[in-house]
Amino acid sequence: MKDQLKNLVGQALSIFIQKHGLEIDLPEIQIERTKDKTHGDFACNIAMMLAKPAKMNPRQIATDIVEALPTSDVVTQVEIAGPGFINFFLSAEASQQVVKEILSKAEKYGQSQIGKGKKVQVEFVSANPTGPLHVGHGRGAAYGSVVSSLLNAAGFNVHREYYVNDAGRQMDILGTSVWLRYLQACGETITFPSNGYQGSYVLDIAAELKQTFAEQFRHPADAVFDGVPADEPQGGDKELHIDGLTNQAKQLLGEANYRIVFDKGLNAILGDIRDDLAEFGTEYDEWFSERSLVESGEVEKAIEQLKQAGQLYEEKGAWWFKSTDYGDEKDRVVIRDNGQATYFASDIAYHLNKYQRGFDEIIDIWGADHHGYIPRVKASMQAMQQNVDQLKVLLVQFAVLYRGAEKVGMSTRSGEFVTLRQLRDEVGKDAARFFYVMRGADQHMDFDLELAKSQSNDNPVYYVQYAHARVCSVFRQLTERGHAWDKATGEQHLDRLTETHEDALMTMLAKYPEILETAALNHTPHLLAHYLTDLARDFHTYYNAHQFIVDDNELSQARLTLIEAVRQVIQNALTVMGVSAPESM
RNA sequence: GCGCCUGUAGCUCAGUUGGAUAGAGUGUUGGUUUCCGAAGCCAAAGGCCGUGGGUUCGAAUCCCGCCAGGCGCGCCA
Repeated sequence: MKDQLKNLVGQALSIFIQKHGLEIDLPEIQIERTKDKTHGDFACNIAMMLAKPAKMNPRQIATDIVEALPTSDVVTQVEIAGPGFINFFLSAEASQQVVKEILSKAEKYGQSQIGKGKKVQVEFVSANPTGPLHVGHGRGAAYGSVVSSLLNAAGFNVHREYYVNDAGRQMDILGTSVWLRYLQACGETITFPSNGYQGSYVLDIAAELKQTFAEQFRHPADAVFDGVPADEPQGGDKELHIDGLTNQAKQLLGEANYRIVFDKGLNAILGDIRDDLAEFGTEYDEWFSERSLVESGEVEKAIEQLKQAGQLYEEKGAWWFKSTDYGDEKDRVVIRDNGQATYFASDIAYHLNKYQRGFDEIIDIWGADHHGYIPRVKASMQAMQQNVDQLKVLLVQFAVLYRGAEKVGMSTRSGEFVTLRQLRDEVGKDAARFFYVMRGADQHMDFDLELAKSQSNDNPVYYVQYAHARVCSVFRQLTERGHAWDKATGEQHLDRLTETHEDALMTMLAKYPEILETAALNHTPHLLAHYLTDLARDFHTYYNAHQFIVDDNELSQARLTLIEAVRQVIQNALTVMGVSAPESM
């Protein structure tokens, strides 16, 4: 519809230009929906935009353009208003048309090909497999999966990916934590390191390890702590202490056995994360292993490539990347003085790998606390001669957790956190997803657990789902009364839908494709959530104002056809959000 | 100190990339059911869009300063 109007204005505009012999750059024609029904259905601001370059009064320009406007059967009236807006009033038939369109396109209504099949990779969550997902990850999971679905609906070819940090120091600390808990289970007296993973899930993994391997990995406590620097409570350094214990683990167990313990922890937790996300309605096309990058030599190769290009230098025994050359605040270490590659080194290799896989667009979704990391990653890709415009990093602000008025601690190490699983158990998948995505990602979010629980009846998701269930209920009622919906008759008499509520509803339905497209291109799923509550409200209002099952068969069928279209659109939008559309509740 | 995010109704948040009289939910107050589901509907009240400048036909939106809150600033990930 917008395109049709744009076309009309375009024709009028060229006549206008010719008439006045203007030689100016034509601004893009903007057609927008009006906020106020008295301003018609659509408005164009072209006259105001031309005022300056054409050196003419905007209202005069508008008058000229309106005169030059070709006639159209969708437009019944054109008005000039305010400072020079051109307002278009659509014919009733034009707005009724959308109902037929929805029913014929069904679940495809709203989808577009604006993405032209471009390959987009979306990486999200990618939490370290050192513990279960918590509610902070939940926001990233919901946001990432809905952004992916939106892009998919907009005609992009989406590849959803989870980067598994299965290498590196944090994982070593997890492996060591598992081993120490295992030793405790074997009866050794171990003072657990302050920097180890304290969560009870580590105890469970250790118990399983002992179940399978008995005392195969047991070593006396004295040997374990032999030569290890003191822990912090004893006046030492907790980092040196835990690294020392990791070294002991590797030495006492040997490479092969260490790997068994390490993998036991990794697989247990990663398996849990996979299940958790799947139950949350978040699916992936690929789980990409960091270790695979190390083992294939890609990390080393990437570093070597940077070195060859003169982007690295050695200082204090470490290798630094000159990220300041590309706008970063300071240079960054890629190889530590102990010879170990940093996390950043594998991330360079990982991003290079993304580029090499030929994605047109690469989207990283990170927690807002990682924002300082963006310049160095982009810098590294620039140094690798890659086009950084293809790389977009979307930040998701933290959800600050409250239990009532009390802030809840979020440290993974201390083991005190609310898991995503607990949240799902408490408020359910649908409410959790809707709640997370309702707010813009760059908005700080207060997530009060008490409120999420106690308010679950007031949650907008129920309001929307209820509208869907209500439509279904009407059709059930119809059957009970011995009638049936006759789509053909309904579509034939859409002109009977003349109530203002019906008009408002059809306008709302026609907006859906625009909302979906905007939400996809701007990565703003909250638009969809707001749209749904607006649509549901219009429906509930209509429901209360009019009967659908009435004696006048033509009118009745037309109304039933309209509410079926409403149901379809609610279902489509909820599906994109990964929220169910129940037929009754 | 520097960088990023945020500041809109009592509270939680929208605001279609600069458009017409700034909107929802929730809360408060009042109304609503012989009728397809009241998890609903209708109405009222509630605002210096943090603040001071600037840009122009036009600013909640863009630019600069200031104030307030969150986050980040490791040879951690």
